[in-house]
Amino acid sequence: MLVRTSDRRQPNTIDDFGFGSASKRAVSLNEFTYRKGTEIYGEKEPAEHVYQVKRGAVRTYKLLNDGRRQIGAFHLMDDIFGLENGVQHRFTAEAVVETTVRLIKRESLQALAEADAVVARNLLRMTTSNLEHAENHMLLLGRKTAVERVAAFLAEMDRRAGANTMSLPMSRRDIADYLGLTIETVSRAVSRLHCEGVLCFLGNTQREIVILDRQKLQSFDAQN
Amino acid sequence: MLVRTSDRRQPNTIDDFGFGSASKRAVSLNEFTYRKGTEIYGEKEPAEHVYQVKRGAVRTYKLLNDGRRQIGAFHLMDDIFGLENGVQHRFTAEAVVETTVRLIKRESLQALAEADAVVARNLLRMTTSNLEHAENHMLLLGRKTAVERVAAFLAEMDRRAGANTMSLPMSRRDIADYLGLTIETVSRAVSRLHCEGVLCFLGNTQREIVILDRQKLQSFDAQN
DNA sequence: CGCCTTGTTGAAGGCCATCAATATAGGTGG
DNA sequence: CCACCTATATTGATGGCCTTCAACAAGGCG
Repeated sequence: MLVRTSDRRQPNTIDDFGFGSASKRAVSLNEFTYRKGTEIYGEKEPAEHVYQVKRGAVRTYKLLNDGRRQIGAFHLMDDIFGLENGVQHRFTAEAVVETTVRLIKRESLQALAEADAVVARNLLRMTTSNLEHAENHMLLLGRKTAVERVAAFLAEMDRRAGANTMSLPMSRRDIADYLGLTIETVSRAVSRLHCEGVLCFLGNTQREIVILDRQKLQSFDAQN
Repeated sequence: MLVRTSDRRQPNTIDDFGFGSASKRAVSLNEFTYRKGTEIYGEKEPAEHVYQVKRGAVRTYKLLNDGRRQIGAFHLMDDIFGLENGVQHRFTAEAVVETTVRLIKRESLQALAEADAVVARNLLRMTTSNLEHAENHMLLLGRKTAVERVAAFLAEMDRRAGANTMSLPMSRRDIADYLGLTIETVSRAVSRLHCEGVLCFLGNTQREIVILDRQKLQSFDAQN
């Protein structure tokens, strides 16, 4: 219930990137690169674009008036985010690490969907996919214990990593705010899973993780 | 963390309604009435219909293997639920009280959306509306205190009731499972709001509630 | 009226948050 | 490349909010 002031909602706009306006476009015309921790768009801002992660990771979150934060989702490579139907964003989006995104104008997408039923169906499918994730996350936040949440999180990341080892781009604070916990509780849960032989770390890092026993990891979650 | 066995997932099918097959249809051909506590559809069941509440109230929820329940939403009059994009339901739906619903065949709706862009857009709008609710609920479940949750719940119900008094169709257990709390904590929070002069009860009932001070109620929540 | 379900209130306990100290990692400049 | 510094992560001690357990009260329905 702590009020966090610094490092929250830093007013980074396009002008804060540190290089000139002309050099802001990366490879392609509709691509853009955000530095670590910078805001991509803010809650309640007009939703002019839809985004796809080309490289890096994005967190989308809501804040309470006293600074409590709930991260709704992490968006990794190829994920689409900022897909609002209304005119304004319902989350704030920030780059977790240096992140390159592809941009699509919302209204052009909407026009395309109006004309093409396939596009419309894909739009609906993506929205439904977001909904499904939110529904599962409600169950996690409302009814799961700390270890279950962390196990579910690691399983989710492991699934999306594909490879045998995963490199988490987000900090413990991000994980905590995603799981509705504190950083200490997350740390303890990870340590517990480490002791139980579920996972180990690569080298001296805490973000490079290898899942040693996926079945055991799953047993720490309480899936239906 | 209690395992609830009875009154959960009771195997009520169409045949358990207590009256004959011929009398099951109510007013119209595509309407159906469910008695209090009966299942409308189960999680993982094929999604053959979309539903609209004509009268009554519906809860949609997920269960963990040990019986912990998370209600994702309550559906009141005119609300549409069971709107899945995939082939199977992601929640179980039950009638909170005696409830009449209108039925629409999913595939016919899908065909309609394929042909008519307006229908497609409405489908997307409704799905987005569900998503928005889920997103707000994640913030509640992840970061709000007990009193804040109950205040937010009462505000939500008050908003949808329209009238000055509201009659909650759901039990304290339902409310608790919606808010990620226990019935005792819900009861205490309501009592607290009662003592603080935010609300009062009508007659000797606990479900007929009058909000006396909406501004004060809002101050107990911690909205952005 | 009596039974059973639902809701309230109190007491005690547990899980997670908070506070605090230390350790480790990552970045910067010498 | 190492020393230094800061941000991040781990671990321990303590506390508080909510849960659990328990008893009682109230309401609903036969």
